[in-house]
Amino acid sequence: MIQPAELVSFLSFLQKIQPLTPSALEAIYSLCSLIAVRKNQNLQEIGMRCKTIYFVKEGLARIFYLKGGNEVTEYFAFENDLIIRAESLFTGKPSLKAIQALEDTVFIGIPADQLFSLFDTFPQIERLFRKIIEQAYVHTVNRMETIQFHSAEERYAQLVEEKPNLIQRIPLKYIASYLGITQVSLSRIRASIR
Amino acid sequence: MIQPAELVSFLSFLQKIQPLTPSALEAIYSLCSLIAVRKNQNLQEIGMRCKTIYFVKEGLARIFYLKGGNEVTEYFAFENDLIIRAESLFTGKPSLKAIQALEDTVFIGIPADQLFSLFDTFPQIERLFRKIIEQAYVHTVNRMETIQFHSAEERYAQLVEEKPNLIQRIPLKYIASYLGITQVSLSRIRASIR
DNA sequence: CTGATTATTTAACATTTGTAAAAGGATAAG
DNA sequence: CTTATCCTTTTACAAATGTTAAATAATCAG
Repeated sequence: MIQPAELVSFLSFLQKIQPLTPSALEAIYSLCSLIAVRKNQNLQEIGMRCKTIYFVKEGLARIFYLKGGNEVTEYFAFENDLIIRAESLFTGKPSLKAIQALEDTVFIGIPADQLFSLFDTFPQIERLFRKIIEQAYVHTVNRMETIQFHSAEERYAQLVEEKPNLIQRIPLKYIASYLGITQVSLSRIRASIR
Repeated sequence: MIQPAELVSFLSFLQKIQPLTPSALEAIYSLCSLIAVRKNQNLQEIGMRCKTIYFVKEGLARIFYLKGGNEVTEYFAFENDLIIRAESLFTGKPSLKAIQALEDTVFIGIPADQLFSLFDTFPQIERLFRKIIEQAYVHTVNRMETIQFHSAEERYAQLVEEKPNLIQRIPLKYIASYLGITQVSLSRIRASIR
């Protein structure tokens, strides 16, 4: 049985987005499970249908996929970040993307179908979820702008500024593909900054 | 007074995403207005807060913004496409983006605050809107992947395949910035394809 | 139709980024 | 400690894209 204390950070994360009544909170609480994944292990493999919404309770993870034999990092999730493979969850297709723990990581998982079936009983939960997607959408639009119209050097500088600890915690090669460049190119950029 | 026939395409567009009861449809219907904009005129200027959700009934439009004095096209909307400046609508900040008609265009507009206030009475409308955002989100994630990991030539080829008539209807310079490259570069790509 | 304006292409050159291979550092297992 | 492995940097060269300017081509207003 999960101790309520284990979920405090997650539930308060949700409450900040959309206040929830005790019964709605309880309904979400009852769907949560904890999953511990060791460093460099995959929580979800490529090719599985994504049916779970994850939240990083402790640790660090990434979503990545394969492109011409190379791993491409799409997203990093730190403590208190959601991690959702939207392109599978919302389309029902198998995901081409994997979720990997980059440190020993504890995830909170919620089965998506069970969560979605709460929507009819608790419109406030559907509202919560709508707001989460809105935020993710705005974030993605802004990220696209950054990728499309800034140089790799600017993108790196911006990333370092936004998430300084990312550089310490994540191998360079993962950061490079997240920025849309090669590892060699990123190394060159770092050399030119010094 | 708007004739119901004028809104058939829009309402059936919505119904395909989420079936709606007659009273919910009527509620949406009563919020709609028609806006005709001449070619090359702006429906919304840069700097305004975005408080309206638009749908292209006839014609063609784009969202663009300024980057170092140059116009950058973010999105093209054809007949029966929604056009929403999400980054302003969902954050309340003034939009840095303009909406411009690229042909004589008729928009259907819905005031966002009035639409959102229907959510409490009609959870199905909130659901409709959630699904719309989900679709937009998935679309944007896929587009980002395309931009980040395909060459400009591949991106152009893909665009031509997906929307062949886009090439005929839209000036090259707008397409170039949509693809994230310069006009000169796109012209070169076209020459190399022939 | 004509001139003016705008859109597109071409050319020459600079810069950025990619590719492949090797060298240097860091880390983990025995 | 030593070796093996993995990560990062460096080097040399190739390819892609940007920049600037000029040359065509297309479009629009009178």
